[in-house]
Amino acid sequence: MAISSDILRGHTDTILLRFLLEQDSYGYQINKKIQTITSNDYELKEATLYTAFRRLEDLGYIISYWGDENTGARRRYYAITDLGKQAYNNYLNEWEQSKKLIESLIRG
Amino acid sequence: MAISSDILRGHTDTILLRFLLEQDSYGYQINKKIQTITSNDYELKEATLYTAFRRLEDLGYIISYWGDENTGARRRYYAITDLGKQAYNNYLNEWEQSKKLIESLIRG
DNA sequence: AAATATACCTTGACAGGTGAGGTATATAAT
DNA sequence: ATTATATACCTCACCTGTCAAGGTATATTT
Repeated sequence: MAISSDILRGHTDTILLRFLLEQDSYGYQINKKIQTITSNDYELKEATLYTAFRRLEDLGYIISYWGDENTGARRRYYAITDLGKQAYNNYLNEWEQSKKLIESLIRG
Repeated sequence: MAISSDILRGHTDTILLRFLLEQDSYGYQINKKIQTITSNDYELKEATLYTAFRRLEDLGYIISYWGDENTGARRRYYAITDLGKQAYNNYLNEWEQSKKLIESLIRG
């Protein structure tokens, strides 16, 4: 079953930060990982992906730098900041809270 | 902690249908119930509430009728349809799916 | 030469949420 | 009497995240 983007909305930033917590990475790679993990059930649309990176950088949660590939397409790498790590933890807490809230509201 | 509306977005319709599944009701009452259940942690903004009712009615998930109060403010009551009941069950299934999906994506 | 994969980007439109404003009736407080 | 509060509904303009559609560029495979 396809899951509506309205339900996933609000988790994009958390998802991206989670991958950057493991290691610096770039858009295309993160999206591939998402597809692998979800058995191709889910992917971020490119426009969503790149606007999310901009947003996170504007918020100071990540920084970006160009990779030094000497072959193939250029890659813009992202790294999570300390502020980004704090934000990630806050997002996780918020998720735990909202799960309970939603559960309490959608069942009779 | 306040929960971002982006995380709750997508559950509004499910929440409203859940209350109408119990009994016919009207906007103000449902919102009061939400506040009670959540210990005033959460409420639907009026604009959100009433646009959601319109949407649900357009989708054929609910129907509306005016109450016959002979005192106090008028009330527009809503009743869930068979289609609405099906939609509610689909929303619940979708939620179960998306919970797993989100969990798998936000934790390393 | 054409197709595919990698890798990035921007623009315009859309949908749901919301602040701010409005209308109306009834009761409680000053 | 007047004001405040509670009940109960509604609409408009704006904001934000998503996304379809388009574009650019390099490298490999057919």
